[in-house]
Amino acid sequence: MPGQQLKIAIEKLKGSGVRITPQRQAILSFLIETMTHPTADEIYKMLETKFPNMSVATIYNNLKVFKDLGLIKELTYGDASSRFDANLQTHYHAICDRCGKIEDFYTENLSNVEQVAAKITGFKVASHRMEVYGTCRSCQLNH
Amino acid sequence: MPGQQLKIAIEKLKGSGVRITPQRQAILSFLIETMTHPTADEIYKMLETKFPNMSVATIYNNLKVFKDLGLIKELTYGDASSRFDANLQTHYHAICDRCGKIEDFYTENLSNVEQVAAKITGFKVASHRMEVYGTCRSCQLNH
DNA sequence: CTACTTGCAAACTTTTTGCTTGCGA
DNA sequence: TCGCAAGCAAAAAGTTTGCAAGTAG
Repeated sequence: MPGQQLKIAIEKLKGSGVRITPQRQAILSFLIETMTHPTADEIYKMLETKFPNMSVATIYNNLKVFKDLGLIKELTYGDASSRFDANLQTHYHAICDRCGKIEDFYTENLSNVEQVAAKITGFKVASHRMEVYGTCRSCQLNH
Repeated sequence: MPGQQLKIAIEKLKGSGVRITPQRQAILSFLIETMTHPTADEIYKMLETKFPNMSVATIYNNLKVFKDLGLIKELTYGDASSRFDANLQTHYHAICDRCGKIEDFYTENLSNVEQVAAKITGFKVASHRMEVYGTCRSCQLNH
């Protein structure tokens, strides 16, 4: 229930003394509703009809605020720009070499690798990230 | 034995019709010898005493060549620039939130997650990547 | 009211590109 | 010699910054 998630996120924003501006809410709301891991520029383009005067800097400002509060995660791949993900459930990504699509998938939580890594490296481990790379189904079909 | 790895890599370059220039060899050799996952700029700085006239474009050109031949891997994290890793053994990274250090670690190969991901997503999976994030030992000690 | 945000433009950083000259095989 | 590679500089792309004006609480 994304509506619920938005509500909780907004409470969290308020709780940390951050103002709820229309732009801020729209960016957050868009991130929570979309499944597409958009770039900053994609967010900008999606919202420019609603906020014709909004600047990219506002997008970046807000992404930083959300990230610092743990409301979103930043994903960086080989390509130029970062992508942002408001799905906070533990999940993993499959990335297509061919078309660049990022598909979420859920499997058993690999948090045991955190413990293994901690034991080996001496790190105090807080989180992990895992991705697989390959060719997505539709790119396989299109030869 | 890094000398061996370099030799093999150079054979691979020759085999694909790529020339072995001094700059190319120096960049590759540096990547294989270092443990530090350097950025393009760091490579540039390390080699500028040896090649005062070398341009950054040469670094990028060669990194692209190496990557296309599978001799190195590109790592992208939240920070600005890509890092490059010539360690081709299956291994994982622990990244310190505090100081940014990247520590390699080896554990059981997680390639079974590739199969799981393939089954769930329909991807033809070729590789995977896993990282843990946290605080490294020395940052823990330095409070 | 006032501190936080926005909008804007310029600056900055990283990476890419086009083109000429140079050099490895 | 031939064609790939290096050097150079300019451009592109993404992100950050400084500041004036606006507004949420």
